[in-house]
Amino acid sequence: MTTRVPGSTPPRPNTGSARPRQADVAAAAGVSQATVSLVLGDNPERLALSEATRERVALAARSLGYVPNPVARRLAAASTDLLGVFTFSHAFPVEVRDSYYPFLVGVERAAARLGYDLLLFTGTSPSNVGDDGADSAAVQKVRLADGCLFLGRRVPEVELDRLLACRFPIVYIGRRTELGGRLSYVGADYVAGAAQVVDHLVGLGHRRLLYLRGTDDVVASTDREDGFRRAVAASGEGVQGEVLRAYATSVDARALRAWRERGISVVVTEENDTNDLLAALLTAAREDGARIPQDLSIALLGEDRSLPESEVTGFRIPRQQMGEEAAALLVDLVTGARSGPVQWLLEPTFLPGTTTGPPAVSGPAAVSERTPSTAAEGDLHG
Amino acid sequence: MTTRVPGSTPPRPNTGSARPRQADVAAAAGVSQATVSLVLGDNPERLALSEATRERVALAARSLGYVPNPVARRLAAASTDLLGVFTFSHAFPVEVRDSYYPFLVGVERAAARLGYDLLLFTGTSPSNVGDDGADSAAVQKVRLADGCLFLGRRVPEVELDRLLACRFPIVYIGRRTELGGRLSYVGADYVAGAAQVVDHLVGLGHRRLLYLRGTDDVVASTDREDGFRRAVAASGEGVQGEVLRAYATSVDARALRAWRERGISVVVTEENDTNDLLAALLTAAREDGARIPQDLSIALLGEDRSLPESEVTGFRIPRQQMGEEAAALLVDLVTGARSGPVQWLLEPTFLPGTTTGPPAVSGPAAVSERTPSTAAEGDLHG
DNA sequence: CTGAAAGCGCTTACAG
DNA sequence: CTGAAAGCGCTTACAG
Repeated sequence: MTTRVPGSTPPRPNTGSARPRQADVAAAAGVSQATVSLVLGDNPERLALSEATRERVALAARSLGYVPNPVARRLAAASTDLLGVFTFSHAFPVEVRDSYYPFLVGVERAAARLGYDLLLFTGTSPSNVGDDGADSAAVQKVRLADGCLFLGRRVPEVELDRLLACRFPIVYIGRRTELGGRLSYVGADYVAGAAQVVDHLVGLGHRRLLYLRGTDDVVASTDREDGFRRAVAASGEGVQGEVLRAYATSVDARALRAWRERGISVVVTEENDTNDLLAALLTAAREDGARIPQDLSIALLGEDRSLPESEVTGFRIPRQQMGEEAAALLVDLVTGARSGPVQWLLEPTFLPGTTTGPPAVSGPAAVSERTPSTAAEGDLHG
Repeated sequence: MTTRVPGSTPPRPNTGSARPRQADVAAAAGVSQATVSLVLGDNPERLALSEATRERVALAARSLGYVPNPVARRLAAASTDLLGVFTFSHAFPVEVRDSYYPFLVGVERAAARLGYDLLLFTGTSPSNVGDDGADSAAVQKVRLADGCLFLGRRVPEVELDRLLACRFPIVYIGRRTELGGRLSYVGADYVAGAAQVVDHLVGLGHRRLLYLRGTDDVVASTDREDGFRRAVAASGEGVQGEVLRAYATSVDARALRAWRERGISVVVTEENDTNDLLAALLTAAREDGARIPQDLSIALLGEDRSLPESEVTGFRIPRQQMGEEAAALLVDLVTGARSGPVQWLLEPTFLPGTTTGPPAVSGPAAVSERTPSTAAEGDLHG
């Protein structure tokens, strides 16, 4: 047994298990290493090489089993062919597994098509949370890639500003207004989506609409509210919209009854990860004995993804397409095909569903005439 | 406007937008580039640096926003803190979205905990399929990472052998027998899982068991069959097991009736992506008027993941745990904490379900006495 | 305790 | 059409 100094490797182990380099191919083919690079790489000057040399090099490469070292290639070429994906939390959550998946599907497809691999940054590790220095390093790590996609609600402005300052390509999935509009993004057009839903409701005859939004001030939530307001305003004078911020726990039969007594014939709520507002609303309707959609219409600014085949009227955010377009846009930014902040909004697809219908013919008085339980019995079996 | 030769970049643009290198930090701190490397890298010699120097360098690095270039680190024979994930197909399939997700959840968690990021290789692009050379390059790309996890049924032996030869750390998720047992893996113990199910059935009183397997010769399928055979053999002389290879389309009421008339009281089948065999079996049972589990018991070597709350007797493959352990093992291989092929099998969790019960008291004759339709009517409402 | 140097395996101007 | 050289941004012995 020989004593070996740890880490002391012979200059070039001739074990045969070592991976052949361009230099080895060059030696075998009797050309220079640079020529090998020219022949094997997909450079435009390839045409400037003699057919004979090319064949000789190709043969030598094949017989030696040469495979380019991607690391060296990337260091030299200053590109990694890697697209970063930063999620601020687990990219693969178990609780709300739907959250990122559709985006990732699109991102992967576009990346594969365009010849990029994906670098998934495994959320901020516990030790980094709250520590600004470490957190900053976490975000800066994205520079390993040629560019980076950001998902999730957090926007670390200082870090992103720094990245933007070095012209590091960034694309957000979801609209972001931070950093003075300098962030590129591919988002959903909630205004258009809300208009689809509101127009559908107004077309059915509804005149008093209630919009129930959560208490979270995220862009997706604010944009939905904004879309609702605009769509109602665009519907003309006869249509009244009301917006209420609510916790799911405060949405119960009593509240619902009060709304209905005030003449509200449809409640629109927002989609979120858990759709707790929708669930609370459906429960409240059941308890209040309101048939859907005969007595009450319910719509969602978004989609109920908790059930495979949900029938709630709403719209589908084109998540996969957003992922694809975001990745494609990022590649354009990386290659220089585009520049500057690019901001796209993709229009959702309207989902007619079965939870909306014409408003009940009876006025508010009719609602209060029946007790909830009686109504429920009658409605279900009548 | 100045004419610029394409690609001609100044030696070192002083725009401040460029990404800082160790050399820049060194200049700012008034030390050599190598000292910066020593201070910033996590090398053991770190202690041999004066506190003053370290602080100066750290300060300069922070103020410049220095982030080490992982590609350069990797080339310089260090590590990238990257774990590769190679899937041979889309990592995020849309059709059978359950397939990789649970593994990825575990992989991400372990990676995050251990301080690694994930490099997802975006499946073989269409142009690479079938082309050996390009395909080989696709697999070789994994060397960008410190090590790589492989998922999926394909095992490109030549490529993996090459990686193994350069001692590149590889861990398969799922048992693999290729390459003469030199592949490390973390798999599911199907033999143990099958024993759980068979023991349960025999304990209920079943003596004639039929195992219906698909026609695909993948390890997971073969291992299940093997597990079934062994468990039956271990049950003693009174228990008979039969194995049948079948397409889902060939499993119908007639076939089922024939089996039952031969005294088979329970049909066990295998889990696969679509669980088509299980579906065919349930349909056949319904058409044959066999109540489950009163007239016929049905069990799965695996789990029915098509429904959120499936009640089929079977076992759950600990997919998330497999992902976690595979990633942790890979890290051990990368750091040298372990070496050589390491092969782990994780025991599944038994799922009692509601599709198995004691065998029907009546013998085969009883089965043929009734016509299917009559039986169905009587069974459902009697 | 710190610096100068070599080298990882490529790509890319630049000469010949 | 091909070669010699520099350089990508690091790490790691090896000197001082």
